[in-house]
Amino acid sequence: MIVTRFAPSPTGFIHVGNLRTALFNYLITRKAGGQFILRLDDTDQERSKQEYADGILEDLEWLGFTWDRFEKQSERLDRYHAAADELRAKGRFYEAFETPTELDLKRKKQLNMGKPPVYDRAALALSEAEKDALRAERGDGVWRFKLDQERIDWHDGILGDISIDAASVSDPVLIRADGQFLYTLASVCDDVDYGVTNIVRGSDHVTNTATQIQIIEALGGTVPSFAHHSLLTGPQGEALSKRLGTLSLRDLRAQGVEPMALLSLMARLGSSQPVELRTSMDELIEGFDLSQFGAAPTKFDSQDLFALTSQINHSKPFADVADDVAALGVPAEIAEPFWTVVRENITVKADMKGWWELFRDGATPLVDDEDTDFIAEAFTMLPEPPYTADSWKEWTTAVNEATGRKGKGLFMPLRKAVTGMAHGPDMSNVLPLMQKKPTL
RNA sequence: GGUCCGUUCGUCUAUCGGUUAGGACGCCAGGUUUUCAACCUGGAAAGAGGGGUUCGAUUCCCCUACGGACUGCCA
Repeated sequence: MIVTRFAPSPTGFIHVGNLRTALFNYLITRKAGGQFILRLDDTDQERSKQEYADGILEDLEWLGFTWDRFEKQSERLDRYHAAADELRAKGRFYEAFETPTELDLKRKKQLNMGKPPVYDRAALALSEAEKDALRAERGDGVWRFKLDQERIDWHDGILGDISIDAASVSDPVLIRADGQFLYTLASVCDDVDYGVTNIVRGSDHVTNTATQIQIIEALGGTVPSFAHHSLLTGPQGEALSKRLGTLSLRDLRAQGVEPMALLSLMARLGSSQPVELRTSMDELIEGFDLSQFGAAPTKFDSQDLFALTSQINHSKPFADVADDVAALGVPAEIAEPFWTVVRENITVKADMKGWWELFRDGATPLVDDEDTDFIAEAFTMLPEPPYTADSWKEWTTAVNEATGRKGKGLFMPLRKAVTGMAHGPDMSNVLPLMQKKPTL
């Protein structure tokens, strides 16, 4: 059985990039009938907030995710202590006392000399007495994992064969000076303990994967299958992080984006399969194939989300929006026809407000100069409301007979005069919804 | 600077050395529609540059350029 996890950090709300990772893991798991774990990576005590944790769960539920197991790293500190002891016992862990400032300086120096900014392992040469002295002087040091300096290879589910030289990477700090466990250790422990078999994540984790493979092996765990998907960029190829503020799932939801629009796009974008609107998570599961995704950065345009959302709304049944329509103040007896007429002309649900205002209050007529007399005459022939499905035809027929105008030259000026717009729903459906007689 | 990945129509991509370089979205035109949308038909639109290997390169190799990621006592 395959076991996967989505492991967001509750230091912010999730955005489209996170969703992509979550969805990939979710879809391969559900397709294979495996176990999907939701894990809060909340080891960073300063930045993790309950508000974000709640928000993440809420967002996932909104999208229709379900999980078979829920875990929080903050509740597993005992386990991380044990793992640290194990690494110490195996000689893979060492204490280092450089301050952040010193490390920074070292890196800059290395860079200036044209050398890679990799930790020089100076602490490895410290005697016990020297360590005691440093500890007395500076307090506890950090604990670094001692990498075996060899090439680390794995077959990546998206990137193919990857090989990274451990010597080009610093020995990772797993425990901070204040004793806080870092993500790298906690994540590896959890993956091993929970039997995670497949990890899909962003390619920003590729280098981490190399070091994590060594830690997993040191802990006696089984190395899972890794797949690293490309990162999303904006429409111009710019880093998405710059625009993250407007791309959190909460914001998108507030803007009216439909869950299935979001899911349909994210499950396909960057793959060789066309982006098509799907109506349920099950359909997405069925057609999902991780191997269809490329390694190149993927451009994401939030406009696509609105195009898909629009498509969903165009055929959305009245029952799904009855409450929203009622909240707008649309009288119950015309609520359903109102929705049926309006839905084809909106992008997001909130757009129906403008249409209701038009029907309720009337529009500012749009009359071209050459049509002024024609419209004035036509409006005198318009009866009082209420209008029926036949009213439009009766009116236009009468106007036609009186003025001789026909076709587009007849209908378009009337549409613009009545609705103030050159486009919109079928006029024979619009007229019955008008609550007042249109005036000039 | 180092490491890893990448570069095919505007966008997402297909092509296991020989193709009129295919599809989807978007775009344009025509049809249909009393508008818009939808729908139908058609169309424009691509191999970053340079070297190799080969009878033949978008495909394999190298170099350059460009893009992304990583290079944290964040995750």
